Amino acid sequence: MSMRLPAPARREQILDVSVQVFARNGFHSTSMNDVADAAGVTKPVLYQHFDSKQDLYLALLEEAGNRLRNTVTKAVASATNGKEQTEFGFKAYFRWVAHDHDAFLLLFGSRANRDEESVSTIRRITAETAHAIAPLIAADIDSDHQRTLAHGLVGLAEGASRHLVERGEAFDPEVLGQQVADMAWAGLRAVHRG
Amino acid sequence: MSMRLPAPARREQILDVSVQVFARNGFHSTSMNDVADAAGVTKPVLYQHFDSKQDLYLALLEEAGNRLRNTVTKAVASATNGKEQTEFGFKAYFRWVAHDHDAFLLLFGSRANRDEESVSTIRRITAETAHAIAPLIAADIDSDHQRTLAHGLVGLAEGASRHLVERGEAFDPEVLGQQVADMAWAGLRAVHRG
DNA sequence: TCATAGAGTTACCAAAGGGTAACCAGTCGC
DNA sequence: GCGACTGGTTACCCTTTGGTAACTCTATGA
Repeated sequence: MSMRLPAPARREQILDVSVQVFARNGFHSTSMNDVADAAGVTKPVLYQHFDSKQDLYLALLEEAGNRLRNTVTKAVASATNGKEQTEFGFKAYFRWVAHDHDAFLLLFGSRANRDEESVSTIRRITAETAHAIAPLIAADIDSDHQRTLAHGLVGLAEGASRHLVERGEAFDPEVLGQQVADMAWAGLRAVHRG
Repeated sequence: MSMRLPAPARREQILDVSVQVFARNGFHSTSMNDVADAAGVTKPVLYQHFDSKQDLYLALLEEAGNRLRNTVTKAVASATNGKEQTEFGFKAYFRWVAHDHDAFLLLFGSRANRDEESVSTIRRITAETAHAIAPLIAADIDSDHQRTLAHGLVGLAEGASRHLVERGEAFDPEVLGQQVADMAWAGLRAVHRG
C-alpha cells in the first residue's frame, strides 16, 4: 500500500500524521498501532524512528511549542510600544491557533496528555509565553503578582481559543486578536493604578 | 487496619480520598488499587460503590463542579452592579481555588483526565461559568464574540490559578481577586467601546 | 545478475490494570 | 448463643498495548 520512503522522509511523515491523531483522540486513547495505521505502516517502523511512545509525543510537543514561540516573539519584536506589542502578540497567537490548529489542541486542548514529562514540557512553554508578557504589566506591583497575572493573560488567550477550536468554529484571528488585545491592554493599564 | 464503616460513610470516605489521589497523580497514573490503598481498603470495595473507574471519576468531577458553581453564583447574586459582580465573582472563585484546591486540580489541573466523558463534563462546567459571565460583556458586539470573550475570562482565572496551585504557592484570594477583577472590569469596559 | 543494505512485516512477549467470583468475618436482632 | 446480613478480602481472569526479535522484500551498484 504505502510507498517505501527514505528514513528522514518517513520520520517527517510520521510526525505529521501523529499530530493529527494525537490531537484528535488524545494520548492515552491513541495506541501506537493507531499511529502506525494512520501512517500506512506497521508499529516497528515507528520504533525505528522514536525510542518510545513518550519520545514521539514529546517530539511533537517540542515542535509545536517552537512554532508557537517563534510566531509570537517575532510579532512582538516588530512592535514599537506596549499597546502595539499586545496587539501584535495576540493577533499572532490567534493566527497560529487558526492555522496550526492540531498543534494547539495537542498542547492545550482538553485531551492533551498529562504525564510527568509532557506536563513539564507544556508548563515550560506556558511559562515562556508568560515570561514574554510579564514586562507589559506595570512594575509597581511585586514580581510574583506580575507573573501570576501574566499567566492569567496566557490563560485568556488559551480559553478563548479552546472554546473556538474545540467546537470547530472558524474565526478571524485579526478581529479576535484585536478584541482580546483591547481587552487585555485596558486591563493591563488598570492594574497600573492598582 | 481500617475500621469497618457503614456503606454511606465508606462511600463518602472513598470520594474524599479519591479527590486527593486523582488530583495529585492524574487519572491514568492512578490505578484502582492506588485508590483502594489510599482508602485503606481493597479494590472490590470500590466496585460496591461505583460501577467503574470512570463512574467514580465522573462523580468526583460532578461534585467539584457543583461546589464551584454554588460558590460563584452565590457571590455574584449578592452584588448590586456589574463592577461588584465582577469583583465578588473573581474573589469567590479564587477563594474556592485556595480552599478546595484538590478539586481545582481535578477539574483544571494539567493532569486532569481527558476521556470523552470527562471532557464533556468539564466543558459543561466551563461553559456554565462562561454563560454566567457573558452578560457582563457589552451587548453591542455579537453574541458569539461575547461568549468567546467570556471563555477567555474564565481562562484568565484558570490560568492564574493553575500557575499558583501547581507550584504550591500560597496566595490571598482577596488580593488576587481584587487585582484580577480590576483587570477584567477595565477590559470589559474597553470592549464596549470596541 | 547477484550481493548487500536498509525499509518494512509478521508474530510474538510481558506487564499493567480494570473488573469479578467466591469466600470470610464481625455485628445486630432475636 | 445463633442465624443472617453486610462489609470486606483473596485470588484470579482477560484484554489492551507498549515494545521487540527474527524474518522478508526491493532497489541499487559493481
